[in-house]
Order: sequence, then structure tokens, then C-alpha cells
Amino acid sequence: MLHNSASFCTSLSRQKTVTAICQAISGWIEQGELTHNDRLPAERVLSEQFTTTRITLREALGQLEAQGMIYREVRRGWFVSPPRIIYNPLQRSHFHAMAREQGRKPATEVLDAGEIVAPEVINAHLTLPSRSRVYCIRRIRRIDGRAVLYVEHYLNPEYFPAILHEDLTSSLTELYANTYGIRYGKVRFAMLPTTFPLAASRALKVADNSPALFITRINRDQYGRIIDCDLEYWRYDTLHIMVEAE
Amino acid sequence: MLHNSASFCTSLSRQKTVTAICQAISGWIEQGELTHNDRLPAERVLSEQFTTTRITLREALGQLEAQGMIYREVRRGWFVSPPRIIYNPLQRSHFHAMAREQGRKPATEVLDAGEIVAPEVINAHLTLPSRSRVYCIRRIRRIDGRAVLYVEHYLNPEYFPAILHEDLTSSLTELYANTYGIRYGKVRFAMLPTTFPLAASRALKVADNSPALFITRINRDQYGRIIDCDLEYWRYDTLHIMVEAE
DNA sequence: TAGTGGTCTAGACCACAGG
DNA sequence: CTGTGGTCTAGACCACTAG
Repeated sequence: MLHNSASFCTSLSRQKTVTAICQAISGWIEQGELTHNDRLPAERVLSEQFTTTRITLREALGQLEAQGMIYREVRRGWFVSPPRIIYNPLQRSHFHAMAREQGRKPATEVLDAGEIVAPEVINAHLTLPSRSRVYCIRRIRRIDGRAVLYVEHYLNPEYFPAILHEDLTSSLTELYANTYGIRYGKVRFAMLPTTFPLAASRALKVADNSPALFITRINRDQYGRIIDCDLEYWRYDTLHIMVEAE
Repeated sequence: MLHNSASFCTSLSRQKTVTAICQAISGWIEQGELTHNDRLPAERVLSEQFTTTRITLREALGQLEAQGMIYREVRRGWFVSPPRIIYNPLQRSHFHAMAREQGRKPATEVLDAGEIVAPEVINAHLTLPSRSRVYCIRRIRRIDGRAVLYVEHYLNPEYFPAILHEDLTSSLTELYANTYGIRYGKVRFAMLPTTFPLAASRALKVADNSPALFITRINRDQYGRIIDCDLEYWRYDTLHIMVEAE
């Protein structure tokens, strides 16, 4: 036989079972038999359906997870990933506005808030001296009910007196503007793929060591002063980053 | 620099073995017993050392891989990840300059180059009509010998006559400037975590379905015309993205 | 309490890489 | 050819979630 597509697929002949499972499940999703946030059948059911073991089945689920096609909630099961949110980290638009503009339902939950001695990383970001005290607000944010983001905000307290007594479930952006007359100016951000730290995986109820997108934002106000920084841990399959240069 | 060092004690009794292995191996790396691009002992050796099975051992290796601490080359073994490259996608600086500024050794390899009928996605990016013909250049790029990037460049041929006869192993940025008087202007980029497509995993010799960072860049010249776009697939643990707003 | 995912065992065969 | 990683089998117990 001459050059046909079979030769192209040699590397697929490895991993026969896993590939077949991946194709079958993504077929269900593409054909709408399963839609956003639907739960997949139990692992034992699937492994029987595909006449294989749970180990192999979980290998396939792991690959679909890496592609961002499905996600899991710890000890609850596997679910179909909803479409990604388009996120421009340079933009001032806040989380709730961003989600709503894209037809999604946002929600915010405050885990805790207080004044702490800042870790050295934070002092460096905020250009504060060692052992400075800062406000720390930890929140999780949901889209359509699904917890997608764990974030720690560190605020230079000089600019935000008594902010801890305000309602922190709404947008900090609005609070800054309405109560303190402070608006976001220049932003600097860093981003790297890694895994969730323990505090985040607990709060989001994802498996320990799930992959995550870690984004650091350092925010200045309209006068160029560094006012706060955010450490954001996003579920791996949540975001589609888009940035346009000025 | 990585906040995500292995110092997290993992939750209580779950994942006892895997956690112990992860801590041991990251200990070796932090204490310099293993350094950048060193190969780890064989899986069978490690699984015996930790008195466990290869399945469990591979679970641990997979977690270290997700953290970006180690990487694998298909059927060759596991290696210690070198430090990440700092990458600003909005910057005009080209790959070789970027790598050298950070004390690394860059290399480029052209896989193929030719004139093709553009896929519709590409026409959309370049704002060309359906079934346009474009130049396509596929390359892989290395840092310190390790293949880290698979990239497809799509060029609007109107601006680059006869470019396929030039030396394409060097910087396109320089070729554009020196031969065509075209310099990069505004850039727009999108980024999302996913897995390598087959062409990329083959070229980079990474496992099929390894996680990857997919970056699309749409480049304009000094007159604001869209001149080309890049589809870049980076190894997951290669980059530390940093962007500063103007 | 029942059923789920999370973890782990103890093997096995294959395809490919390197000597 | 030898050793490697890649894949797969057929079970098991535990921890947690949901009803």
C-alpha cells in the first residue's frame, strides 16, 4: 500500500485505548449529548463501557482535562468545561462586568480579610520596606456557579483607610473609585502555568496539584502610585487571555 | 522566584506515597544534587527506591511535571527543568535576542516553508479573503539545546516577495527590517493553556497530549498594516510571561 | 449508608532509543 | 541487543459526598 493516512497515524496506534476513549467522549460533547457543566458517568461505568480498567480510563480523562475539555471537582466527578472567558489583564474592567458582558453569571465570596505582616514577595511588589503591614483580602470567584478563581489581594493600607469595614463581596475597583477616589492606571502583570497552592485547591475544591494559571497583577492608580497587587490562581481551562498593545 | 516551592505540606493522609516522592525529588533539585537538564534515574529504579509501583511513581512525576519542576522527552526519560525564560509578547525583541539577554543559547530549525492556501482561521487573523494564498514557515526553536517552541508563521505574501528564498533560520524580525524595510508596530496576542497538536508534539519530541501554552500573535508594521501572524506552541514550563502596560 | 473518586499494588507486554 | 518509557490489566482499600 502506498502513502495513506495510516502511516500518518503510527504514533496513534500507541495508546489505542486511551485515544479511542478520548475521541468517544469528545464526540459526545461536540454532538451536544453532553453540554456545559454536565456530569460524566461514573468512572466505573465508563471503564466498563469501554471495556478497560479505571487506570486507563483515568488516563484518558486526564488528557481531556489537559485539553480543557472537561474538569473535575474533587470526589464529585467529571464535568464538561464551559466556554472560556476572554480576559484582558491590562484592562481595568472588573470581574463582574467582564463576566456579564460575556453573558455569564459572576459571584464573589470573601474567605477572609485582615491586616497582616506582608510576605517579602509582596513588599517587593508594592515597593514597601521589610515587615510592612498590609491589608490582605482572600476571595474566590465563580462563573455560572463554578469556582474558577482564587485570589489574594494585598493593599497598601496608606491609601485605603478602614476599607476592611466595607462590603468586600462587590468590586474592589468600584470601591476604590467611589470611596477613595482612586482609579486604576498602569498595570503590570506576570503569568505562568503551574499548579494550585494548597490554600487555593482547598478553597476551589479542585484536586491538589491540579494545573493552574498563576497571574500576578501590580496595579497603579491615576497618579502612578502602586496601590495594590493581586495573586490570582485560575482554573486551567477558564481563560482565554487576549491583549492588544496600545 | 517561583512562589510555588515544594514546601507545601500536603493534606493529611491522602496521597501519602506520592507526596513523599514529590518532596524527596524536589529536595534533590533544590539542594543541587540534580541540576538543570539532568536526567532522573529510571522509573523502575525510582519506584524500587521508594518501594512503590511504577504507576504510583509516575503519578508523582506527573505532578512535578505539572508544577514545571521536571519535564520529559518521549521514551528518553525525565529531566530537571531549567529556569523559565521571561517573555513579553508585546515586545518586538526577537527570540534569539531574548534568549541571549537572559544568558541562554538559542537555536532555530526550519521544518519547512512554502506557499499554501490559508486555513480560514489564518485569513481571519490577517483580514484576507477566503482561499487566499499565504507563506507558511514552520520552525522549532531551542534553548540550551532543548526544543521548547513549535511555531507556524503565516505571512501576507504581498509584503514579502521572494522571502522563501532567504535564509529562514535567522530572525524574521531582522529579515523584515533589513530586506523589506518593515518593522513591527502594534501587536495583538491571545494565549491559552491547552495541549500540543500532533505536528508540534512530534517536532518537539514531547509526549502526545502534553500540556502546552498556545500563543497567537497578530503583528502589524509601522504603518498599522497586518503583516503576519504566528501560532506558537510552547512547552508548558518554559515561560514566565511579563507584560507592562503603556 | 451507598456510591463516588483518590490512591495504591504487582505484575505484564510493546515500541523505541542508544550502545 | 538491552534498557527505557508507554501502555495496560485486574484487582483492592480508603475518604469523602450526597441522599
